[in-house]
Amino acid sequence: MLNRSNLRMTRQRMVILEELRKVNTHPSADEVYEMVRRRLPRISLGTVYRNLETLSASGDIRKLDSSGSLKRFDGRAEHHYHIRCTHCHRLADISFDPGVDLTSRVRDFTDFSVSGHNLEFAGLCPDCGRASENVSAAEAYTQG
Amino acid sequence: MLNRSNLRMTRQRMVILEELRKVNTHPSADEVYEMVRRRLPRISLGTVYRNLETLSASGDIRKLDSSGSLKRFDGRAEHHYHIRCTHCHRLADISFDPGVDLTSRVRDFTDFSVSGHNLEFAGLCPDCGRASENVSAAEAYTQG
DNA sequence: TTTGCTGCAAATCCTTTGCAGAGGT
DNA sequence: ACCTCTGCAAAGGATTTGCAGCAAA
Repeated sequence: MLNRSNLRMTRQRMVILEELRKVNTHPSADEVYEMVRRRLPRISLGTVYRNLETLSASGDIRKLDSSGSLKRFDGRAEHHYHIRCTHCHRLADISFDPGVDLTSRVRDFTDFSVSGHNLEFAGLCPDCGRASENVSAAEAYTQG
Repeated sequence: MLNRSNLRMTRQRMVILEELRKVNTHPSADEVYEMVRRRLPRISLGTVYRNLETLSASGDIRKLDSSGSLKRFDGRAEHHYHIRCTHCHRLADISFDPGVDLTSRVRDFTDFSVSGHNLEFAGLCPDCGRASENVSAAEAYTQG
């Protein structure tokens, strides 16, 4: 970790990394701030933003390119897919094997020099699905 | 079009729709504003935002859930995939057939009730690829 | 005539940045 | 000691919203 040699392992940076690795909830910068604040009450939001940037640049965490306006962060650095609840907007990990190599398959369809892809699924999470059994289906799919 | 019955087809709304359908460049709200302003110089940016929202809610256009901080809009309402240039950030249409039904395949891997997916490719566009032949490969991949 | 829509401007939300001092190495 | 990092606060960019008048239907 921290493969850029001029990086320092400060207390703030370490706590951010530890907290992010404790959860699988893909928190936003503000949510990371709240988590970290319980251990470092004087940390600033700016520091959280700067470290999330630094840590994703060094490959220790992932900044998720997912739908929605907030950027979310993932303590797992390895590539994996996500699914977002259309109702509560929660983002969950999913170990999905598409069965085909999408990146190499797409090369026949474009004149771009393709380097990767980003695939995110959408659906109702179990909790929201259960809740919606009591209301009409149309209502259940309304974005909150 | 305009299937919500209480919607009015105002001059502003019509011009926004027409301009968006003329291009395949997936403009941001601000870019739509510039395009529309040539025909309606007194239109406001707020009106553009409101109408882009309205038109995507009614299904006439698409609000793209793509990577990057700006929301982009597509005059084609039918589903299709996109590829983004990692250098100039241009978003291009791509008619890609994954060969498998990703949405139904993923159902074996999750307890969500899956309704759809969003797949975006990344790579160097032909223009940026040509330009990068003159510089080092590392430099070419640097995000601008 | 009704009421959804507009232009304007201010507000909001998320994120980035300048600065002077603190703290890793 | 050096120089990156920090907290603070202000700035920034994108988007949303309140309001009073305008204009589709």
